[in-house]
Amino acid sequence: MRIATWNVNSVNARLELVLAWFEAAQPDVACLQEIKCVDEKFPTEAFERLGYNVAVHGQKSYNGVAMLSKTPLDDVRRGLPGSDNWPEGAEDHARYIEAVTGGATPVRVGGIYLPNGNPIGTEKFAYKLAWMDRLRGHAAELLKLEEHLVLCGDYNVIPEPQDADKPETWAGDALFQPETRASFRALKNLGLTDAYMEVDGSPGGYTFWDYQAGAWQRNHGIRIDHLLLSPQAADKLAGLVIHRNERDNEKPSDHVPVVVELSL
DNA sequence: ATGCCTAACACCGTTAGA
Repeated sequence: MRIATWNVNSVNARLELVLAWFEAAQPDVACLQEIKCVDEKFPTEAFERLGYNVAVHGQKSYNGVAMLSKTPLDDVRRGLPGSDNWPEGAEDHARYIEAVTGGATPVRVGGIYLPNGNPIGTEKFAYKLAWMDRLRGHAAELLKLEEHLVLCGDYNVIPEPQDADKPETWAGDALFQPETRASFRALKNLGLTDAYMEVDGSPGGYTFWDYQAGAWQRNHGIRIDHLLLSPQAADKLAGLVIHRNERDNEKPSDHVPVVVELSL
């Protein structure tokens, strides 16, 4: 079973490119981030024509996540727990979607679009860290189920210096702060395996290149799209591919798809 | 040099991304 994650930076701005990738790569399950549309504007029918079941957690203009699967999506959750007692009017961002899928070989998949958090020292950075706390709490609950679990998406975390081409340029960035990295380590230390580190682990496995300053041409990339596996899923890990050629397309997303293969 | 691109929304600029 192939499970993919891809921050598409607007699904409608590059729909043909996204659909072409699905036809070629044929993921069984895929999590999309930054769809940048409300549920009604998501191109559900186009994915259904390719044989996918569709679940969407959209938002106007920004954020928004979706899950696509060749098998039905059950037990769908939209949003993380923890916004119930927020002040009146405070609205949660559309950044998390979860479902059980896979048919006869069920797997629980969470699709994550973790807040960017820049600039540091502002409420945006506090929101990022609070969101990471909520994610860790939810992950701890999910791990108790002892299922095949994949928590994948755009984590907006550079875990280690080797995950950036020029780590010194990220020193003041929310993606590479000590608190950010410590929170990501705490998440993994619940018992989750970083699939890339398990199957490869070499420097240079970047998943994002900025649009600016020729970052792609100079390979000034960072590894921020991650697939974390429960012990049950990690036992079935068979491979991982970063589809970096997608960054070479006309009008590409600034992120590329990452696909994990599980022997399920 | 706190920008360099890109997208959404609405307006001919602002906000956000990372």
